[in-house]
Amino acid sequence: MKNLRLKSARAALDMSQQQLADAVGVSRQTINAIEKGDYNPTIKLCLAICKALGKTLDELFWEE
Amino acid sequence: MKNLRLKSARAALDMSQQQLADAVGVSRQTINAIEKGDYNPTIKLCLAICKALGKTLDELFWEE
DNA sequence: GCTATTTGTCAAGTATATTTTACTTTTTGA
DNA sequence: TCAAAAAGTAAAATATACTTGACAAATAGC
Repeated sequence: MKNLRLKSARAALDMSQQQLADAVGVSRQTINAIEKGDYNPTIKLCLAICKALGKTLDELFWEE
Repeated sequence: MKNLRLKSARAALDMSQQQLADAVGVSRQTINAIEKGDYNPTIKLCLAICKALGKTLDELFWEE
């Protein structure tokens, strides 16, 4: 269950994992793990990522 | 920063904190703390709450 | 008023999100 | 082709989400 929407949104802005990590104040490994689908981030971090990428929670993190 | 949208959505379905907690598999205190705004839940728990209440992530957890 | 249900809150413990360090592999551009 | 940047991954440590148990205050129904 990789998060390809996150990876795609980041690529669309030409940002590296490191740049996104810096923008939201976490480590690069955390961003990598979220994209990989390893574990579930907190809603606070999800919100920060959404704002950094100009997306909504539903666009990046909703699951059916 | 209380989450009144969550409290309201739960009330609209006439569910107690305990019932919502059982529905999503966490303790009553966890639901109470989220409504109170004490700490940030994981996205996984947010998704479970949304589905139990028939709401989206943006409807219950988006912040400007 | 009385009782039961619900909610608010706290302290101590457990589970897990996140960090740090470090190394390898893949991709990119000159 | 080569070097640099980016991405993937892992182990150990730390921060914090979440549990359990317990009790008081508030709310609702009889």
